[in-house]
Amino acid sequence: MSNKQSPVIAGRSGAQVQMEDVARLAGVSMMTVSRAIREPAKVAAATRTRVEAAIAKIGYVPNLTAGSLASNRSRIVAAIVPTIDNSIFAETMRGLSETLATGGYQLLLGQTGYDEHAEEALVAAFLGRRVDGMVITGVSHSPLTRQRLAQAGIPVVETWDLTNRPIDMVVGFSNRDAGRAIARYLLAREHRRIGFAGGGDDRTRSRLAGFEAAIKRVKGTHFTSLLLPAGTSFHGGRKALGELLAKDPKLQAIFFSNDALAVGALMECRRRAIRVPQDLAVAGFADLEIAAEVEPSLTTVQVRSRSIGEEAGIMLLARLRGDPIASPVRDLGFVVVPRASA
Amino acid sequence: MSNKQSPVIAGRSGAQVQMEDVARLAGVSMMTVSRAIREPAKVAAATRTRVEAAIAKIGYVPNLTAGSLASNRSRIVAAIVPTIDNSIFAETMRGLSETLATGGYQLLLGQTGYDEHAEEALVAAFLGRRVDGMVITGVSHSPLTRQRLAQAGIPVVETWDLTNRPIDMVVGFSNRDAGRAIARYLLAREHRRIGFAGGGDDRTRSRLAGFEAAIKRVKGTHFTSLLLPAGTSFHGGRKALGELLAKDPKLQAIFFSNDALAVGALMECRRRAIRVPQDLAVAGFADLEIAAEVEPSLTTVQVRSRSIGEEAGIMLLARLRGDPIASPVRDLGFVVVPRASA
DNA sequence: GCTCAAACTGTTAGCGCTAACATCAACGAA
DNA sequence: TTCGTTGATGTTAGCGCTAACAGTTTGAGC
Repeated sequence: MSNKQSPVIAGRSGAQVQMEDVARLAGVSMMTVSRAIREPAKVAAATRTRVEAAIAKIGYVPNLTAGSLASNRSRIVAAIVPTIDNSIFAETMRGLSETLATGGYQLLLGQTGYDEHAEEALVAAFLGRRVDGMVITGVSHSPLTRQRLAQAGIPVVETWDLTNRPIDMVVGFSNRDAGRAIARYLLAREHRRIGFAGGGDDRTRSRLAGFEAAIKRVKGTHFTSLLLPAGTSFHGGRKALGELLAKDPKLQAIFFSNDALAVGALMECRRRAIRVPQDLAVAGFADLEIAAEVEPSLTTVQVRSRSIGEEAGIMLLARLRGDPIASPVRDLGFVVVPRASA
Repeated sequence: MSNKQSPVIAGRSGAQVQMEDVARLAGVSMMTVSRAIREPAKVAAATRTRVEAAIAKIGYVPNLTAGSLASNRSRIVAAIVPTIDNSIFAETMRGLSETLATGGYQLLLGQTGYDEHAEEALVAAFLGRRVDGMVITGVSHSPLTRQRLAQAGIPVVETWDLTNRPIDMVVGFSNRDAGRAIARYLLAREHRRIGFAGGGDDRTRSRLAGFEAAIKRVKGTHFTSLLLPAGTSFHGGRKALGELLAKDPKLQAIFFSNDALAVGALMECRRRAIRVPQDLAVAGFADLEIAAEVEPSLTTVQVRSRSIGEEAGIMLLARLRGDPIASPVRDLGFVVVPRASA
């Protein structure tokens, strides 16, 4: 039972083992210990062995805070996403975190809950920690956020969308084009009464814009749309289906701006005995794992969630090494995946 | 176009604005600036206003790394989870992160991918950052990890399970009891040929142990089980259904150790025209949002994912303030939720 | 006016580490 | 031999902030 320990709550050093103790034990200077830890190749093998033995013996854990202050490098990259709940961003973060790890960087993750004010606060907090780089979702940010990031003097990657004027770099795909592509897919299948439902973030709005424009360009089409709160999921998809059908009972096809909504709608169709795709075609977005597994399987737009994170990591690492970046704008594209539901 | 900026890659100070600049501009000492930022109540209103104006004017961002080193408090709490992909842990992290935020703490998140070695590395890295507290998933850790955490002198909360001998504190529920409870539920519905499928982490094994014991205690039962790789999801659930039915074609009920597996299995049942629950009862674990939305809705064991995070945060904050903790072991329980699938 | 405490602000001395430069030995080339 | 060069290690001087304590001012109480 070790819960009687009384943790150091605050205040000056709790007599932790420090680098000097290691140095004394190994009979070298602190600098040699520091090098043995960070750049082993620069220390003679025999010395290194002694230092390592000393570290192991007294259980030394380097204080990275002190190291960061002295070297002005934190070896931390921060990322800001709307949410990681059941979400596409979780995969991006996984790709990012694993890529960063190969370069010795750690990921500090912040969630905004789709709140612009929270984003601002997170950016400030992360810059205060002097992170070495930053990854942020979307290309639409408050002027203050843009300014702070641009002035921070660190590499910044925007993700999950594209722009010609990134703060620094951007990795993603055109949400507008993706919306247009799925619209054309549905139009090509002779659907004319088409609906849209999606959460209210910027990327969704871009998809909607592309989708709506492509549909309205065709004569004889009828378009219905429904904007939901950002972050809406399965249950919201079921409700959205009902509301869209109330608006237009003759709808032939619906595009949901994420797969969770679409799957929720599929479940609701089942309850209402609406046959998919015969009575109603349903399409989603993102190609979550469940899209392929649900019955009927979900037609959706596949985006490379994980690759976005990996690419962001690769670009950051290159910049942190001082290597040149081929292009600050990296388009990873998307693919319409035809399945059973539309 | 601002991507021509050349970020400070490393090296000594890049002439960033610092506290001294603020102090000079406001006509006070650095200490007063420091207090105006951290403990505004201790500074006269007029002074505070001048300091705030100065901060805003020159865009000062406090260097929290330097602050941490000087104060020996990082205001960071680290959490280690197996993964946040489509997962129950995402909610726990959300609850934790929001609770910590109320106390001015930030969350540093690490993922092990169900790898014990990764856990060890993360613990070492986080301790090196001198985090003020740590939250870790499960109660089963390598001896080295336990030792390091116990010696770190910081509050530690283990989660998602229970033990009488926590490293420091623990918040969760008994996985063993949960397994037993769902077994009794299925037995009470007259199922006698019962299967189990789940990923290979420790908490799943506890559920399996409780489940299997409860079933084998009843005469005339037949038990079949299948251990999957940890982290298996929808598609794994579909395959698991096939494998279990191959082992025992007469299975009457299956308990999956997480809802994603169970939902995958439901989809596979649909393809195979197996009626649920008439031909086969299916139960899941965790009560993810989709469990209630899927058709048929999924009988499952509800656990308070979000509360686990919140409670962990509350306990940590209390300890960090120096307040006493009522009990180092907090049992949040679970509830079997009867729905259509079993 | 005097005392004393409360409220506010300033001074000093680091926190634990690393960049930059300095030193020194060993060695091969000229 | 002499020199430069390389590799290994040490010395110095902070990084930007805050704890702890030391003033200083203010005003209430008598």
